[in-house]
Amino acid sequence: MRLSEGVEWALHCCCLLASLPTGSSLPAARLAEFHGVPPAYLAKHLQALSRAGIITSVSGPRGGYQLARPADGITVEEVVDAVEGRTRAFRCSEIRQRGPAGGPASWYPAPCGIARVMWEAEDAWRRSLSGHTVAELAAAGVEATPREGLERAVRWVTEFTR
Amino acid sequence: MRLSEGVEWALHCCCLLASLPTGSSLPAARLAEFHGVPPAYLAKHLQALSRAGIITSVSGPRGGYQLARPADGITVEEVVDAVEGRTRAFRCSEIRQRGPAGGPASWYPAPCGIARVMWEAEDAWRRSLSGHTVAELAAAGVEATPREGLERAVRWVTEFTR
DNA sequence: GAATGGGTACTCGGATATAACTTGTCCGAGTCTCTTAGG
DNA sequence: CCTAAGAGACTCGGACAAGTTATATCCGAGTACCCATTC
Repeated sequence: MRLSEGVEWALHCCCLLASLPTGSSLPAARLAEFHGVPPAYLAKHLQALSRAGIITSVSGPRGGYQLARPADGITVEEVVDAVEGRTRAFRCSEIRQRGPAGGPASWYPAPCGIARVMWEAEDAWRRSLSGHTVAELAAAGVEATPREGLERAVRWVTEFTR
Repeated sequence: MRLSEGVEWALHCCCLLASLPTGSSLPAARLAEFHGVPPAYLAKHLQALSRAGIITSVSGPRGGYQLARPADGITVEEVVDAVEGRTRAFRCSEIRQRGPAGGPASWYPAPCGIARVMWEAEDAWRRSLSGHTVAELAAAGVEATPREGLERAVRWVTEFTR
């Protein structure tokens, strides 16, 4: 099991956008530069966030991305789902119906016990993620950064904020 | 995020092995036939289970696989880890150190807040998995199968059990 | 009749190809801004 | 001086390749069994 690298990028981008003054935006190219990641590929993930209604895009000069809602209303689960898709990690292929001892689907009205246990664990994972918001992450990030880094970040961001 | 198909196969195989009389074994080819999956590829996953100490192998004629321990001592987490590897799903690439506002690693003694939240969710996932055993899954599987299927399974298994 | 040695067949184990997906890149459609010409 | 139209440049959005991992397969090493031969 493994999560896409885009999840990390998307969360960091959301944190940065959450730190911007309300109403201002930042182009995808600047977001990529700030985080040191490939601009074209990051754009792909930002589009996914846009489709999911987490960020909104502004076209043309002085355009860019901004959070679609207050950061304390955006959960980590939403961001992960937007990038990774909402498909389950464990997919039951109904093995029990196959093989010499298997039977028709009508024999098994309830879902497979193995799938139930795996999905229950995924629900626990989702519950944990939904308990944290982007606002919380952004605050923790500021807290964990030395003064000099924060000052550099603020200078850089104010230079390019629209 | 997505789990390997081998996880499902491995869990089903463990359930079947748990239903065998203690001390008896079943070859990989029979396990594959029973579940209707490619024999050669299933063998790969069974080797992983063997390396992890979940099942033991017996070579030669009348050989095969059997559970290495009582089924109620084997957790689902163990099986998943054996097949998928114990690497974390979320990998932090220390984005915060990169870009124009980043700094040296010495600036960040504590792990990134984003990684902390993601890993906390994974821990919840693991805790949920470790709360269930192979014995429990096997019992649930028997419970959910109609009498006719069980009888066919017993006939088939007794024919090939060593 | 019992024991032993060799052959045989069956098992697992690791090295080797193919397919799907993630990662990475590019170019086109749309839109806002700035400039310039006219009133 | 003010207004308006046009050109330009910058933005996002979706379509198009390359690398990496998961999937699938094969063949070789080892082992227990069976059988024939000998005592």
